Amino acid sequence: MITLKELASKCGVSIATVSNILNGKSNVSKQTKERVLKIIEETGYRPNFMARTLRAHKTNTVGLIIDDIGAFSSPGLIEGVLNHLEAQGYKAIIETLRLYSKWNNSPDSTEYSNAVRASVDEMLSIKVDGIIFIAAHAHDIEYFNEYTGVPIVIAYAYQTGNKLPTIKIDDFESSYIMTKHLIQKGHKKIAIIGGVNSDKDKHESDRLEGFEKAMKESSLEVNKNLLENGGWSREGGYKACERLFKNSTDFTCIFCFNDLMAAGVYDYLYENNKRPGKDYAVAGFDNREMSDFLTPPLTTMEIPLEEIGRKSAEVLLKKIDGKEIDTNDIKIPCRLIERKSV
Amino acid sequence: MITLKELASKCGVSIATVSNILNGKSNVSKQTKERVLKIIEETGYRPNFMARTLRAHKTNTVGLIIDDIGAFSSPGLIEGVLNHLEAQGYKAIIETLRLYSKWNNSPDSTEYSNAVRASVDEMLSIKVDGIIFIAAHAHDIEYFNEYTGVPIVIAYAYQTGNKLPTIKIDDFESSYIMTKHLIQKGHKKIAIIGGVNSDKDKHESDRLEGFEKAMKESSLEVNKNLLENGGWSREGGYKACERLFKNSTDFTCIFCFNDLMAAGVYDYLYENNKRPGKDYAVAGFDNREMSDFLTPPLTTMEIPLEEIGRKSAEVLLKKIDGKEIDTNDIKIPCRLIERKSV
DNA sequence: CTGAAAGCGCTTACAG
DNA sequence: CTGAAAGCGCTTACAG
Repeated sequence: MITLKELASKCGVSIATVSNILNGKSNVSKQTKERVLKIIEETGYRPNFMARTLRAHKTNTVGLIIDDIGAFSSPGLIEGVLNHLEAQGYKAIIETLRLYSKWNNSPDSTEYSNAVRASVDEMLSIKVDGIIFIAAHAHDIEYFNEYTGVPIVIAYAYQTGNKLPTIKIDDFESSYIMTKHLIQKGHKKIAIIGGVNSDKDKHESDRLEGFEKAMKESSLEVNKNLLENGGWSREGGYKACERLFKNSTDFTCIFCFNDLMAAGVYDYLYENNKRPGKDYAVAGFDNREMSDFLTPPLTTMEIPLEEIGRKSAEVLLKKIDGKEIDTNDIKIPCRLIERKSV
Repeated sequence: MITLKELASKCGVSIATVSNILNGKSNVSKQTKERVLKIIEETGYRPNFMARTLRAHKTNTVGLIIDDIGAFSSPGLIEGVLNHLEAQGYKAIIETLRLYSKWNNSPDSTEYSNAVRASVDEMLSIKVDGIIFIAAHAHDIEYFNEYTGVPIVIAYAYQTGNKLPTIKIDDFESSYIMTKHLIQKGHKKIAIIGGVNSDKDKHESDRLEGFEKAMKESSLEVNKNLLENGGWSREGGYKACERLFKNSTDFTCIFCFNDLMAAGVYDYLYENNKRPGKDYAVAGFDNREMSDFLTPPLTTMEIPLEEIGRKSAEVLLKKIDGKEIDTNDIKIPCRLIERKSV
């Protein structure tokens, strides 16, 4: 491809002049500007990105480090990020860590931290202006030391200490909203199938708190026997449901902390000649595609992935521009999707 | 971050020597090599990617242009590409075109071609070593003129004339396999719900041919009354099914060209008190996540997305290295997933 | 308004 | 085995 130097000689001006035109400087006569612009058009000249940024110290590129692109949440988040980035004239360079497919979902392992660190190093060597970390679920991000030198924001996860901006869903509020809805539909005895019983999992603990708040507000009892964990999988949901029925049958509604486990509950119910949505109300969380294909379609909470992604990019660009942001702890509410299962 | 020059002076050698060490040249004494390596370790020095590639004319970066990251197929394809790229020491820079969300799925429009071209230009300005185009479905890619100068491969779509390598599923063979399976299960009168009746859509025409071949091989009649199109959507599948029943009831099985339309068929069947999988066999195509959550779970064809992605990257790197490839027309077979709907 | 020159951080012959 | 120097393709003061 043609180079600045060649272009300049073709135009009969210096490279400095062409460069000034390219960069919209106002110190060029209209006449030469037009001539040069026309020749640029004709030749299809495009400035060499590497050379330009080597000199200008600004790449207009942000690094996207992704836990796992196979996570159901990743495409929506990425789309949101990319949308905003593109609108602002930024590019994205992407790296995927394969948390699930390679590291068996152990974000706290040393191997994984090393992978993240290697990825960050790579991004820094590319001189990205900032980094967005796109998590597969709300785990605690502990990898980033302060020394990186470029702004980092975390999408869809959190960080103890809130040193970095994190943009995530409001698990507490969302669970509260769902529980209110369940109660309003007449359910007083609500069983819960959570994911993993762990303080490290914010999805879990926050949703539990939101649930309890709603129950208490309606003076309803939170029965610890009605709480099982299904490990976030369909299979796990099935087994948790089985355990639930062994402990008690004194409930009318099962609130699952994700849609996959709700599907497992459907499986169990059908297998035992109970009808989800009729004999037992079932609610999910995530609004995955499959939730609308269950029979009956599942009432669930929609996660605003695109919005979280967009917001993350927004915050990052603000930081890159040296602007202040209000808080590092940004939460976006989910939306209740009413279908036929409650 | 520390620079080569600083590093060299810290080590008391010239920058050329450090550079040689960095690039694994053998013309450095073991002694100084070790000393320098240690200091590199200590300082955490990383070469500036821009400077390096500006000089070396090789970026080890490939551009990924994506029709729409929201397409169900995109994450799998991207994952496959990234896997192979990473293993070979390549990076990916990504750009998404939003065929669905912005351009309303009109890949043949001028606006869309322009967007693609702008994207390619951008990639060229970044000096990527090659480009992979990741399509959302098998449309005809006509955008790329020969002049780009870097190798391009197309994943999940085709190109009339086969000037560029395309890696896609074998629609003909896959449809043939499914039809054989249906026949083997005892079905002689099979209805088809296709997507869009268009020669431009290879998925459609190839699958139809595969179907017909299998039918003919078993001396079964292909009844044109038993063919409807559902526009690839759930809603469309529902309506196509409705039309089907208006025309005839003389069939025992409905083969839908994607899972979404099969779900629409389920909807119609349930609404009319017929049981999918019992009264009528239903088969899908894609093996989307939701297909396993239908009641009963759907028999379908699994698309080897990861493999298509990997193969695309493989072919691209071969081209980048100037190696020959056997053919530009690469097809990967799908796998039959037997569930309960047939 | 225009251009000569320095320099961004590297790699690569080449000389010693 | 080691280093001085040219140059990749740009931008940015600065002089005129």
